[in-house]
Amino acid sequence: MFSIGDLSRRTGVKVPTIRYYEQMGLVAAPERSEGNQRRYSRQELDRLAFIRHARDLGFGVEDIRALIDLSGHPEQPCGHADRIAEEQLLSVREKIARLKRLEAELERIASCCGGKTVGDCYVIRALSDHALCTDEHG
Amino acid sequence: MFSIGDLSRRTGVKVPTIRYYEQMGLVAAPERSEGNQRRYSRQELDRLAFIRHARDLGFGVEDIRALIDLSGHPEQPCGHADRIAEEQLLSVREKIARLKRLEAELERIASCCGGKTVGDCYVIRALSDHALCTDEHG
DNA sequence: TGTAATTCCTCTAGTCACTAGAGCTTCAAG
DNA sequence: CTTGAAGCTCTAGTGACTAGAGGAATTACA
Repeated sequence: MFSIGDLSRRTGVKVPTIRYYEQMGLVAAPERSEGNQRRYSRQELDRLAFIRHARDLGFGVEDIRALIDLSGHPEQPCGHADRIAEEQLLSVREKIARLKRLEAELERIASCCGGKTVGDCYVIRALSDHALCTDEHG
Repeated sequence: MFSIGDLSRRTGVKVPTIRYYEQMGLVAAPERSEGNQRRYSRQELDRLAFIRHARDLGFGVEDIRALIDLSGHPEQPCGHADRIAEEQLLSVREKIARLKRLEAELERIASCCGGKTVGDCYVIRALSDHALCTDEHG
């Protein structure tokens, strides 16, 4: 049996976050000690590690809920799980593409500030005048 | 004079967001019509466009506040504006690096699901077992 | 000038995924 | 048997908005 602190150390999920997951229904409410403290089994540790891992990979809570449901029905076809992972991959790729556009724009803005005062600072001018942008961001 | 809707159409900032910015003190409270509706001048349109542009580039509200303060003092040295932009650039680069690690991991997870059912689905297995990861993410 | 459609107003509350803090109780070690 | 860490519940705050209720003002057209 693990205390909530044990669970936290083993999974890297913070204590208040574990309680929050319980409230959200992502993890089941565990047994309690006589003094009303949470006591977890190995199974619950595994589930929390699963959640942690999926969160690290950027899955949202609803995705995770779906994946957990699926993993509880091992006889079902796994197309749904695949689709969730694929969507997450697409979303990550979109974010990367968008951030790269921003990176290019910021490089341009930040690198060529030749002014000594704010009055002729390129950073401020570039932000004031969208027409200076080479690329459509956002 | 522009109504809040005009301003919204011209800058691409949504109406409730403009009111929110006013509440946050990012834009000044404008004049009002006899019937208590907001009436904006050209200057306020420019400032909102500036904010929109900076938000698109991922600057946080506090950064924008600082940049606006700076742009109101054109005689000051612009090192501070430069620094804000540089920091934003670094933060964007970090996000890109992190997302690329996730992308690699997700590609591996999503691409090689050979199972027909959840029971042997690689997506679920990979999430259950961090040891399957090639890379430390998160 | 009338009226109908659109836009505007304020206010509260919700989003996401936590995080922080107050004030109290229980547990484990020495 | 005491002390200090860890646990408990509850409320509220974060960032940057977004949604909705319920009502008032403005604008377009007949």
